[in-house]
Amino acid sequence: MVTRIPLQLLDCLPKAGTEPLARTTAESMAAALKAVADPTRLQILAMIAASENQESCVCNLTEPLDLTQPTISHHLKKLAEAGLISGERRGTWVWYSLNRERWAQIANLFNA
Amino acid sequence: MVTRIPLQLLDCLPKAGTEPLARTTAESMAAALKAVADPTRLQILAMIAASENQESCVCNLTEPLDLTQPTISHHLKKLAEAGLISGERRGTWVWYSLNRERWAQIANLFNA
DNA sequence: TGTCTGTATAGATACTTATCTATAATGACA
DNA sequence: TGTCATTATAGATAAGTATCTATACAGACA
Repeated sequence: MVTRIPLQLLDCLPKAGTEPLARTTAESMAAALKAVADPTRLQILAMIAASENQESCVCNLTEPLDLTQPTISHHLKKLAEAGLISGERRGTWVWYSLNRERWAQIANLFNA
Repeated sequence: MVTRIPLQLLDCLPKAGTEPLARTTAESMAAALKAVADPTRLQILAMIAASENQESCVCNLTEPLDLTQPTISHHLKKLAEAGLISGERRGTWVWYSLNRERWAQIANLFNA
């Protein structure tokens, strides 16, 4: 039975014989997951989460990840567009922090 | 690199970066997430989960998703490679079902 | 055996994207 | 103002992939 499925992602699905998961819904969910489904972005998220105040500027990410600054900015933009992080300018630096509400939404796709 | 430090901004100085998430680990996690981060594969997973015995053959997926049979097989292969589903041949048909243990592993990526 | 059905694979193409270099924009400060 | 440091954007390129058509493989059955 569907109730055996411990995943909200699967629980919100149509029953057999009905319309498949709406394409627009599937595309929206896939877009959010795509932002996380990249090794570099996972590393970025991990570093932000592990940072002192759970925030990081671009300059703290480039060297450990061995990537150029524009590449890091590119990934940060992708994560921001997915709503997973937010950037705040303080002086010269831009500090990025996790958007925990959005993170919880994605986690809930998998959790019961 | 910060070679000149404005005194007023000392308290805003970026802290040294933490150790990044191991690249191999990040790539493994990203590979699993990539399999899910596709609208068509989300629809396939949805249809399998909503099917009678939570299993489906290829022929049951092509028409509702409006894709050719090789395309469906391609996506099923991707999902199987990620360990998310398993296929079992019974006579002419191949029945695909969800791998719940693998689902739990991916869910734990977000609960950590 | 041969034929039919269901599935997998091969090859081609169009689209996406991760990365780079070069450059622009923004802010601090002398 | 002008200069330096940090971040964002533009453009190019290479790698990946979703999809198709064509074809091969596998099982059922007469």
